[in-house]
Parts: sequence; structure tokens; C-alpha cells
Amino acid sequence: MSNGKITVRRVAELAGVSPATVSRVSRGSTHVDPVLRERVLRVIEEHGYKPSHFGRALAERRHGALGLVFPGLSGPYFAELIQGFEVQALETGDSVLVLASHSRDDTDATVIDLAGRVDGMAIHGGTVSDAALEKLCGMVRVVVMAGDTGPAHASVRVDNSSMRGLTRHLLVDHGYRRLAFVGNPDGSTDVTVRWEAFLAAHKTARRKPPKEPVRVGLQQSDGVIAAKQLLDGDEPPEAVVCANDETALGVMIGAMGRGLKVPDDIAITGFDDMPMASLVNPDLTTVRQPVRELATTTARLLADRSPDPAGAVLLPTEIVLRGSCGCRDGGGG
Amino acid sequence: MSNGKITVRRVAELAGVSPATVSRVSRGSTHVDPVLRERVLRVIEEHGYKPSHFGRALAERRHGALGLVFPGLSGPYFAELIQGFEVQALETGDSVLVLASHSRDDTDATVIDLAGRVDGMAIHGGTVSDAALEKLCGMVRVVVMAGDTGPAHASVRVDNSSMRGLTRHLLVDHGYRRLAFVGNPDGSTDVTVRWEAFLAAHKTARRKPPKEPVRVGLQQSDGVIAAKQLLDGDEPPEAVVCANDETALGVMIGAMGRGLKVPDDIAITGFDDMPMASLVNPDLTTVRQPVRELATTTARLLADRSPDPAGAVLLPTEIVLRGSCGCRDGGGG
DNA sequence: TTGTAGGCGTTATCAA
DNA sequence: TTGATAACGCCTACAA
Repeated sequence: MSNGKITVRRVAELAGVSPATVSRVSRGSTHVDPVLRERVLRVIEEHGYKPSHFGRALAERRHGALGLVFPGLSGPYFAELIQGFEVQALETGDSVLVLASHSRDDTDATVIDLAGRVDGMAIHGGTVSDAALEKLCGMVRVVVMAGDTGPAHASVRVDNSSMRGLTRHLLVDHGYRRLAFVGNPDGSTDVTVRWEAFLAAHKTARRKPPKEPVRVGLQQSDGVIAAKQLLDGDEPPEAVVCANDETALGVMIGAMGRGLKVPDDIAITGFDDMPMASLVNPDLTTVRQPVRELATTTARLLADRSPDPAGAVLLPTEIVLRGSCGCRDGGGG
Repeated sequence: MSNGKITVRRVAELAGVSPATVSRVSRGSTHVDPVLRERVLRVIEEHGYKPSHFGRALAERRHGALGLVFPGLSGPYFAELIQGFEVQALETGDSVLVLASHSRDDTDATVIDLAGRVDGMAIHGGTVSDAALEKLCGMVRVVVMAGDTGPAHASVRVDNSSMRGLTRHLLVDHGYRRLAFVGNPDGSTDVTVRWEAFLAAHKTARRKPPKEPVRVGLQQSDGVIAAKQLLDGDEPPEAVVCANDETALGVMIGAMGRGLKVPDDIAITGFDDMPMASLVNPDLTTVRQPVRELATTTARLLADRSPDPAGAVLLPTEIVLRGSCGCRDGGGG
């Protein structure tokens, strides 16, 4: 078997044409004599010629790769994010370079370095300092996902204001008194905005919000930890509003582990509408957000070759009322 | 601000030296006159010169990148895998290209293409056909993680045989009669081996195993689905052995949602020992596997420049007995 | 339509 | 130690 050392020149030689012609054929250029094309194609096939990314990248000054930077969290949200992004990138022939272990306090050097190896970068809200972001923008096209555009070229995010309606629902429709919020507003832009919407709903309803959110991460285990803090305290809340479904599930597990009934003893809501939300008992009241679209839109913006990408895209969300807020009294294991 | 168009030649010019010297300095080569080095460094600093990955890659014939291929699953396991891999890769200055949306029935073309953009690839067991794997091996160094070496250059996996001891524990120490297995042996090498170990333990104990596993995926929602199938049937099992912690949690949620008590009414075990395992009530009996080490070892093997990497690395695992199998009767919410 | 020649930015080789 | 010079593999004017 021929090893990968076969080059344009060699193919040209074997096919009795010039390297230029091979290049044209290999990239499906028009304007090539069918006979020659056929001859070249056969040699390519026969010897398994693959244009070198090295040479191509250098000549075209294009990496054919997109970067994806986010805080290394587990869970359905990020899995969906990666996959959506990747599928879209593949669509345009781009590869995906990920930086999943990046937290804001890391040195920015890593992400700057990444910028030198890609044609565009997607930065998840809250993972990179504004200073670094600005530097990045001077190097490649940058799209912020789930965050403010800031110095970036564009941004794509979901409409977190649904959290306001959801909170109002709890406050007004159900008449719950003491609400708690689980999630760290400093952790990500999404949580910041959701916490603000939570506060705003209280204000509109002329009700006093909790002084502080329960500052934990976004994983299921964080929800369990929050439940411990919330339910073992003096005044447990009547309803717990969680920054995402995972923590909501965690809180629910914690509550049930204490023998509490949801929603009778305590109401719980999430955000995302991931698969588990409709599978638990009671099923989870939440806000549905189009995670996949968030990812694909971002990738599309990045791959777009037009001079300037759209400014800020806002994706719609939808409140999904189910059992865990008390809207149905079926189930309640 | 100077745009990124500054090259070696330009720096050389500005510093009054040759491009070769700039190259030597930029790469920290020894044998450079301190005076010149200083002069060059200042110019580099001043103009923000960054060696182009294009040029460097072509000249060194080295991408400076590693590929990571796995089935796009969510959950702590894969999150840990990515991060561990990435951290180790960063250690050697490599970037990480991921292919997370690859399922076995995809065209192999995608993964073959990836091979042309990296110096080495980590393939998660059960994601690529043997034919494709063989082809890949002719292009780059390939290490299989959590799977058989096969045609690959090396493999790293964990010792799944602990599943045998765990099953024996359920069968003999606890004396459970009917056990069920949740997980699809065809889905991944790990599950294949765990199912086989489950069967082997039955054989050794001279007990009849279930005819079939409950063939579901590895996510929490799959566990809920399995619970439905298992618990709503005629003869619910006395103990459910799950292929991983996530599905175990799902089964537990399903069981509790039906008002069943764990482990009194039904025992449940997992595999992984992820954070949630010790947080639920009752806490989860499981097998601890070193996921991070799995990832870092793989990355290290890939980055290793020595002629041939080690053959097959086997990482140890450890049975962790907790409440969900019936070993402690505290808790049991 | 095809071929020739030069350039993309860096590193490697070999004299000096 | 330093500096010309030649790859590295491909693409793309430009000329034929």
C-alpha cells in the first residue's frame, strides 16, 4: 500500500498532466477537459491521494476549522451544544476544535492560542474575560453564544425573559410565598439574566424576593447540595426556581430523599426542557429553549463568508407548565 | 495596532537578523547569542509576532493537534473524558479536535477526514468500524479508549471485570433471586464486557441469568425508560444491575416515582462512581473507574513521540458498596 | 483549457 | 553562532 506521501506533483506526473490541473480536479473546479479529469480521477482513486491540509491551509490561508470554547460542564445542555455545533460545522467542511476545560480564571493564553488555529470562534457566555475577547476579535471572527455580544462580532442567545413569566406564575397563579433561586448569577450570562428576571417578577408583583440566590453550579449534584442547604434550614421555601433542569432534578431528588412531596410540600421548576424533564414524576415545569438551534446558528454565523455577520440573534423560548409547580395534581410519587 | 500579518521575515528585517535566527529564538532554541536573542525578542514583543500555524505545520509536517472520537453522549463520563484528554493535550501544546456526533452508521468518511488533520487519534470503543479503524491506522497513530486494541496501535481501558464481583455480591451475599441488567451490550465495548461479567457471575454461582438485558442507552432518561419496562412487568426483578451510574439513577428515580423503596423493594447498582452516586438517598452501590486517568493516559500515549506506544493498558477499578444494594439500611427515603 | 512560475510562512540544511 | 537557500504541498495568477 502506498503511504500517504503522494503529492499533487506525483499525481500530475502519473496522469501526465500539470499539478495545476490535478489541483483543479481535486477541488472539483469546472473548466477541465472531461478526458483529463477522468484520467486524473483514476490516478487519485488508485493511489488514494488526499490533498494535504498543510499545504492547502497555507496556500488558502484558511484553517478549515472552528473553535468552540465553553466551561467544561457535563449534562445534556453542553452535549447538545457540541453536537449541534459540530453537525453544522461538518456541513461546511469545517472541523471543530474545543476548549472545554476553560474557566474564566485560567490564563487567557490558551484561548488566544486557539484563535491562531481556527477561522472563527464560538465563545460561551461567561467563559472569557472581556479583555481576552477583544484580543480574539482582532484575530478571528468571534460569536458569543448565550451571552452579550460585547466586543464580539455577533451573538446568539435565547430569550431568558421567560423566567419572568414563570416566576410570576408561581407568585401569582399559585400564590406561593417564599421562593428560592438556585444558580450562580456570576457563573454564566444565562444565569445572570434569569436571576434578574426572577427579581423583576417579584418587583412587578410587589413581593419581596430572597436576598440571595443559592450560589451553586449547574450540575445535578449541585441541585442536591442546594436542596440540603434549602430544606434543612429554618424556613424552607414553598417553591424553588432553578437555573436549569439539571439542578431542578437534583433538588427534586434531594426533596424526595427527605420524604417531601413535590409539589405539595415544595414546588420546583427548571429551565431547558431536557428529556428527563418530562420523564420524572411529577414531571418538571420548565422553560423550553432551543439549544440545538443556538449551536447551529452560531456555527452558521461563523462559517458565513460574508463581510459582517448579523448583530445579535435572539431565539425564542417557551414556558412549559407541568406537574412540579402544582399545575396538575396527578402523580406526585 | 499591527494586524497579524507580521511574518518571520519582517521580524528579521526589523531586528536586523536573518529569518533563521528569528525562528530559532521564537522556538526557544539554544545557541543564540544573548544580545541578538534580546533584540529579536523585543521586536517580537513589540509587534506581537505569532508564528503562523500554517507555515509551522507545513514545515514540521506536524499538526500539533489530536483527535478525539466518541459517540455523542451527555453525562459526567464524557465530560470528564473530554476535559481529561484536553488538559493532557494542552500539556504538550496540542489542540483537540472532537468528533462527538459520530455514530457507527455514519459514513466513515468524516473520521477518515479528521485523520488528515491530526497527529494522533483517540477512538472510543464501539464508535468506528474495524475497516475504518484499519484505514486510520495507516494514517496516524491510533489509540482505542475503553475498547479492544484491534488493529489500533494501542488501547487503554478499565477493568470491567469488577462487574463480576459486584454481581456475585448481589447474588451470594444478599441472596437476591432475579437480577436484571440495564444497558445495551451492542452499544459499547464497556457494556459488552460488563454484560459478559454479569453472565459469568451467574454461571459461577450456578444461577440462571436473565435471557436478555434491557437494551437502552446510557443516559439517565434511558434508566427511567428501563424502569418503566422492568417495574410495570409481571415479574419485577429483586435487583437491577445497570451499565452505568446515570441509568442507575434513572432507574432509581423511576422506582421511587412508583412508590418503591430502595433497596427494600428493589436493589439498584451502577458503574462509574460519579458525584451523584454518593449524594442520592440511598447512596449508590457502584464500581469506581478512573475516567480521568483513562483520558490522560490515552492522550499521553498519542503525544508520545517514541516509535511504538505500549500495547494495552488496563486501569484498575474498585467495587464501592453503599446503600442501594442493601448493604446499609440507613436512609432509604 | 492547460501549463509554468511564484508565493503562502516556517523550519531544516549546510556553508561560512 | 549565523545566514543564505532549499524544501514543505498546495493554490493561483498569468501566459500560452
